[in-house]
Amino acid sequence: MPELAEVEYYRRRWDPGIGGRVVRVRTHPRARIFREVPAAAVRRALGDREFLGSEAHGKQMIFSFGGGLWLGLHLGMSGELAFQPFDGGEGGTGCDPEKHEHLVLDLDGEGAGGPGRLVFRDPRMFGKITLDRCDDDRPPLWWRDLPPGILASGFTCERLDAFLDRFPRTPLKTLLLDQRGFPGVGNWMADEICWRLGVAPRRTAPELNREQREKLRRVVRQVCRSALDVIAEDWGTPPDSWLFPHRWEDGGHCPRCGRELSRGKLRGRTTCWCEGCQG
DNA sequence: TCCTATGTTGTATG
DNA sequence: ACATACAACATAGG
Repeated sequence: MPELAEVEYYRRRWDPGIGGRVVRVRTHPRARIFREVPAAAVRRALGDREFLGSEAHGKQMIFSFGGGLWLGLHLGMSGELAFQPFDGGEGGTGCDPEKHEHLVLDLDGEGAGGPGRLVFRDPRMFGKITLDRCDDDRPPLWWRDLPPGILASGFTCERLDAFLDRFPRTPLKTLLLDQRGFPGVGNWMADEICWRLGVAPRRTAPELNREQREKLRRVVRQVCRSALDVIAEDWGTPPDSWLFPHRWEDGGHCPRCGRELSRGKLRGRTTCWCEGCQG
């Protein structure tokens, strides 16, 4: 599920736990989620730590637990985060994590949301957990080395041009899905960007003129910003004027020209576009 | 039974 | 070394 805006939405789900201390860590030890760090190491490291805060960058998230300890999370295809307050009846003892709840951190009542648990669930287990111990208070190197965010000042024309020119035979939509160039863009955002640009997803970088390249930079940023506006706070629904609500199944119509939308596979990914607007 | 799914990675080939 | 293309990962739902 999660692209940039959905990742930001889920990151905020854990905010009520900020300031809380981890009183119990539960894991599903054999989950693929823990392929980078064994579940036992995660349990050992996070126990009795204070949850200080978090950041998102594209589809990556990092959670600070003080003393140079950082928990990295990627939601893969089906990951979700939630904060579950302990309500009266159930108490803090709780039951075992449910089938797809791979990491559960029980917190004491010091956080803004009171006592409760931080939950990471991911049925398909394409998600990933990492753990870093740093000597200073800075986040780990892999985090600092992430490519410039699309809304950051480092996302320049020059950078965009260089990236486009590097892959002259790769379809534009496939380029948009490359996290080195467009961190946070996923399948629906890539279709939305091509549609707003007015360029068919199969077109390649050499087919874009100067004007289209500049428009691409504007459109990529616009889609990121408005997706965050609509989704990050409360998972709102994008309006009918976007391609988004029309692209999910056959028979949808272009909200700009009314023509029936085309759907197909591009490099293994479902792709939706308008022959009229993106010929 | 077969198809789909908002993602990434390893591997083979040029 | 780099660019390109695809299978594989694991699960649920239509």
